[in-house]
Amino acid sequence: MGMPGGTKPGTKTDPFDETGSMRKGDTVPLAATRRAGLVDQVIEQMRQAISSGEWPVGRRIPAEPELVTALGVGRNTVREAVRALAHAGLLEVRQGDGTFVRATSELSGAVRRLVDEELLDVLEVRRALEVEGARLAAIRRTDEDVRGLEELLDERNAAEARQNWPEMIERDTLFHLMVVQSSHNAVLAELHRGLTEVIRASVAVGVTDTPGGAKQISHDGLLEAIRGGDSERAAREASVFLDDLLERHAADRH
Amino acid sequence: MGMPGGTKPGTKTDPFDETGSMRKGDTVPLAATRRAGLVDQVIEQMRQAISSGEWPVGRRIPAEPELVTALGVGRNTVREAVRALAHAGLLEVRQGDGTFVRATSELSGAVRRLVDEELLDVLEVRRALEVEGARLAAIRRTDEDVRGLEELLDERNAAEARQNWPEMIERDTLFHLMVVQSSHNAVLAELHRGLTEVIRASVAVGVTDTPGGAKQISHDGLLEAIRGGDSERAAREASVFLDDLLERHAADRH
DNA sequence: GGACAAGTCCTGCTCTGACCACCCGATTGG
DNA sequence: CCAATCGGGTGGTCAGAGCAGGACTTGTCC
Repeated sequence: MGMPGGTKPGTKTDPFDETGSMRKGDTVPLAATRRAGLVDQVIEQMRQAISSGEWPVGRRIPAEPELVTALGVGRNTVREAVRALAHAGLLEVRQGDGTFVRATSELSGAVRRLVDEELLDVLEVRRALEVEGARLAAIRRTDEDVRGLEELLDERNAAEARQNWPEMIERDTLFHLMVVQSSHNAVLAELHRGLTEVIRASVAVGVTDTPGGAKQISHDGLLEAIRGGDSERAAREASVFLDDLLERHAADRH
Repeated sequence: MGMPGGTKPGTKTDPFDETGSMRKGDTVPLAATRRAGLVDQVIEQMRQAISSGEWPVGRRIPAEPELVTALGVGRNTVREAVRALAHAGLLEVRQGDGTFVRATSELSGAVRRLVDEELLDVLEVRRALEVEGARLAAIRRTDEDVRGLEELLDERNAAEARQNWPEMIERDTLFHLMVVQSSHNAVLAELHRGLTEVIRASVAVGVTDTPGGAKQISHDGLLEAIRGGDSERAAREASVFLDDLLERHAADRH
C-alpha cells in the first residue's frame, strides 16, 4: 500500500486503534487508552502522508475500498476523513475518476474561500507578509539562503534575456518564496505560500505585459539588502516592489 | 426548524435537489441540472446559517436526526457535512453532548493547525499583519473608526487607572483588533483575529506583569497617526509597540 | 436533607450492505 | 477507421444496526 509509516489501524503493529475490529463483544485483552475518534486518526494519517510528500500534489490517492482495507476501518470513516480534507482544500474528489492531492496545507483552501471578489485584500496581506519576511530574512538568512537567492535571480534574468516569460515568472515567484523562507519563520512562510498559490490561480495568465525595468532594480536591491543584513532597507525594497504590484493591479481593474 | 431560508433539500419548495427522493427508478419529469453534491449543498447551508448569525457562536446546532429530517437527506450526508465543518474549525463536536458553533470563519482553524510550538513565529506574523493594518488604517479609516478607537483607548486607560487588569487587557486587545479592522481589509482582519485568538490561548494568564509605561505612549501615538492619516507613522508606531512585545516574549522564555 | 450511585435518555461514532451516478477505457459494430 | 456501446471502477447517497460517551433523573443510603 502506501500509508504513512506502514502503520494501519486494525493491524497488530498499530499503536492505537484496538477498535476497528473490536466490535460486537470481542474480548480485547488490554487496549491503549485511545481518545481520538477513528476519523480524526485517519485524517491525521492522510495529512501526514500529504505533508511528508508520500502523496505528492497531483497524485491520485488509493480508492475508498483500498483505504478501507488498508486502514482497517469502515467506509464511512474513510469517507468522512476524505470529505474533511477535501473541504479543507487538501484533496480534490472527482466522482468516477478518483481523489487527488490538491495542496499541502489547509491555508490555501481557507483563503481561497475568502478570496472571491477580494483579490485586492489578499494582495495587501501578501504585501504585509513579504515585507516582514524580507525584514527578517535580512537578519536571519544563512549563507546558503543567499546563494540560493542569487542563483534564482540569475536564472530569472537569464530567462528574461531569452524572453522565456513563463520560465521567468516561475523563477521570479520562487525568488519571492525563498526570500520569505529565508526569514526562517515557518508560519510566515506557509501563509505566504498559501496566498501566492491563490493569487497565481486567480491571475493565471495575462501577466506577460511586464515593463520589467523597475522590477529588476527592486530585486537586485532586495537581494543586496538581505545579503548585507540591512533589515530596514530590505523591508523598504520589498515595499517598493509590492506597492508597484498593487498599483498595477489597481490599474488593471480600473 | 431553523434552517436558513427555510428551504430544505427534499422539499417541494426546494430549487435544487430532485435527488434526495429520486432514487430507485422514480420518474422525475424534468429535473434541474444539478451539479453540486448533496453534501456540499448541506455544507453551504450550514455555513450560511453560521455566517448569517442564525447560528451564533457557542450555540448548539440541531442534532443529527433533526437535521436529517429537516434537510431531507441521509444521516451520512449530514455527518459528512458536519465533519467537514468541524475539521475546518467552524463546528465543535462533543460526543454525548451535541455539536456547537465554534467560529465563523475557517481561517482560525487553519491557522491553529500551523501554530503548535511556534509562538514566536506567530507573533512575528502578527507583527506583519498589524503593521500593515495600521498603515492601511491611516489611509482608509472612517470617522466612525476613529471614534471607536478613541472610545476603546479611553476605556482601556480608565481600566488601567482602576487597576482592573483583566478589563484593561480586554480593551487593549479590542483596540488592536479595531486598528486592523479600520484597514477595511476583510482578509487581513480575519487573519489577524485568528492569530490573536491563538496567541491569547497560548499565553492565557500571566500577562499581568506589564510595565505599562512605554506601551501607553505607543497607543496614543498610533491613534494619533491613524487619525491624522499618516500611514508611515502609523506603521512605525505599530512596529515599535510590537517590537517591544516581541522583545518581552524573548526575555520571557530565555 | 444531602451525597452518592445507578439508571436512562439523548448525543454522536462506526460498521455494513445496498444501490445510484459518473467517468474512462475496451469492445464491438458499422 | 470511427463511433456507439458496454463494461468495470470510482465516488455519492441511503438505510439500519449496534457501540460509546455525557448529562440528567431517580433512588437509595448515610
